[in-house]
Amino acid sequence: MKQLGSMTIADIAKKAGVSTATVSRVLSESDKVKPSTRTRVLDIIEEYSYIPNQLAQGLAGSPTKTIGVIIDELSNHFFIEIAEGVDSILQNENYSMQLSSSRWIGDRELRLTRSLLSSRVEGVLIAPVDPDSPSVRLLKKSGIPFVVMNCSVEDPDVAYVSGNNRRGGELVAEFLNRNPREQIILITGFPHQSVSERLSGFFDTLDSAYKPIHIRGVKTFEDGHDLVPLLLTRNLIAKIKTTLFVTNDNVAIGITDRLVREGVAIPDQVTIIGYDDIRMSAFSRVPLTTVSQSMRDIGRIAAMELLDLIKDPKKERPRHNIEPRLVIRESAVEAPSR
Amino acid sequence: MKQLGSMTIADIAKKAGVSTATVSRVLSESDKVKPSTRTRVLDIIEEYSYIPNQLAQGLAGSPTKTIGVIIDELSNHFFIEIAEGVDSILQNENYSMQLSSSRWIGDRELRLTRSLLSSRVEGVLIAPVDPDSPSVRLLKKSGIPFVVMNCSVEDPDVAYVSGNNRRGGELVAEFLNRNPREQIILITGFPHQSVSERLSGFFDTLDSAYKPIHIRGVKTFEDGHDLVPLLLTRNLIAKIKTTLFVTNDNVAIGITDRLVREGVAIPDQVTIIGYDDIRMSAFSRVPLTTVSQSMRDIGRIAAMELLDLIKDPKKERPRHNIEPRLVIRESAVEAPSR
DNA sequence: ACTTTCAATGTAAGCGCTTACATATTTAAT
DNA sequence: ATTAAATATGTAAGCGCTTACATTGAAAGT
Repeated sequence: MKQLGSMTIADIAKKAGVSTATVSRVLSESDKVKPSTRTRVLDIIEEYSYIPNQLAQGLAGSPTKTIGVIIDELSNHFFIEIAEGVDSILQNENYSMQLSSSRWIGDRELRLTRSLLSSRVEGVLIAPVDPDSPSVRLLKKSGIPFVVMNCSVEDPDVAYVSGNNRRGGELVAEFLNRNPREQIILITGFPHQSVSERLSGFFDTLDSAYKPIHIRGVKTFEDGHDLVPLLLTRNLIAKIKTTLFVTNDNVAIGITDRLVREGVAIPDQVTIIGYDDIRMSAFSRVPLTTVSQSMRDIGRIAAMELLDLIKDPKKERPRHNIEPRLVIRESAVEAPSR
Repeated sequence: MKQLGSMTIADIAKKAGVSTATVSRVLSESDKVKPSTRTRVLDIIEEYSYIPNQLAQGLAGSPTKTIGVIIDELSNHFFIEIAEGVDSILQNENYSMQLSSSRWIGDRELRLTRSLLSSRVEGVLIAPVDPDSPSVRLLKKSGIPFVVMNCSVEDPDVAYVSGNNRRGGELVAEFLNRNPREQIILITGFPHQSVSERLSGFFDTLDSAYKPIHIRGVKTFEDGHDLVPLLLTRNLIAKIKTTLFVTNDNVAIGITDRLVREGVAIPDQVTIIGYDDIRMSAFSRVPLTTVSQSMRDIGRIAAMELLDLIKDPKKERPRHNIEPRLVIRESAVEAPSR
């Protein structure tokens, strides 16, 4: 007996006493074949556990029923929640998803994009390192349906689904204007578009009396953790009622945790406002006040739009800005703390 | 100009004034072609941003450089951490990973497995719903290199990388023997092999005086949350110094969070011991005492072994049991609580 | 100068499928 | 019964690559 996986449609055809075309037809389920022969073929397929070769199918022209998804990090709940949203939609439509992570590296992103293109996915969902990255240009050039996630793109020809980051920044500023503190420290990580937008909304709204300190390059949970001793030794937060606006919940959680360990009182001494509202944020050491944008929704909407685009490529490119809201939890509360 | 993506090796060959074979040779980089023609071809490829069709390449026999990964849940940090480990290894070897989630559904798992097989991945990594699931049997039958994750399989012909779950259960029991409590409640979710093993190690070691209550089917974070009021109203934990052994950190975190909200004192009134040590566990409302097994390591080792298996399919099937250790944090501390 | 080698390239046969078109078989219409 | 129409199936031409084998041309050996 032939090794499973090396069996071809021709083998099945022979055993069933029909042509390959007929087998192909029962496989595709669409074309009509006499019920009796269909079951005969099906039986043979079952008997030998034959599995058609997707590569050959794809090459020969049948749709791959696969879409590619590129996110920036696997280890970041932010992106995982997006992927979950995508997955939940694709599953219903019987599409499968090819998920990979760029690790915030443009080159890697481009490689992944190429690879997706060359494996003939029907569409791609990408959370690009930069809205103007080569990957996005390549995708556009390629003519394949695609939707950008977590970025807004100028070009009206590209579809995107993003949180309204400007608005998110404004929300935080409004909160701070309402609940004044003596000092504000901004903590950001990757210099991503979404972050700049958050900041610009923030600064445009914030009382001009504030002169926030800005610390950059704090990217991971651990970075946040490690930052705290620095803040403490430099006396940045010890003496003054400070608010930390951290543009990434992962980092915010890391910082919060360490602050608690170091005995800093939250929210009395220091208040913390994060961004994203990842699932974990509600359950961290001190439940996090943060700007909430449903990542699952971003993923879901992006997937739905992509599927539409695949069905009708001439369709207008949808552009979504999901409205964020500020979720007040314990790390920064509404009553002015003095 | 032809649409990007529809350009073929023949087009390139024509423009470069060579045969398709030569183009193919410069693409594969292995075979020798005169430097001058190589650069000429490369230039044309560059100029037209030609991307070879992976389907065709695969069909024609070149390795796909792709491995399939099936996990049970996307929304569970446990599995994501495994995937991260896998990804970190594959990246170096220039393999790409096709990640998908079975959602604990055997049928879906089987479908995914079939799909991987039919797309000619070079190997697969699977965290099966059940060590004896049809998927595993199919994989074995197919002859494709694969390694099972998070399960130990009897069959010496299948490779696996799993935590030593028995030992993990023992660790918890030993802790409880050392730090006696008045009552133990066991909380489990999916009836997965790993859980049974944890329990059997646990029961075999636990002082026989204990008569634990066992609550099943608590699967998610939210389930954990919702369970608390029940425990409270039934007076299961209000009056007695209780320990909750929760075989899944997600659930443990959900429970902990809710207990804190309900004003239950942890670890004085109730202590909680989880399992897995997902990243979040150290930073939850009450940092979780839990059995730690490095999921990243499981992923890494599994990926390395798979790569080896791909290189040498006759190789003996490795079988790893990662040793767990108990990490004491605040939700259950070593000093007997009375 | 002539054969032998070897490097560089071309030719063409697949890889396993789908599908337009041709052919055979059945059913309906007259 | 005879022909037209409809249905079921077969034939074979690709899909875009890789690669064994054939061919060419030049360097090397005598």
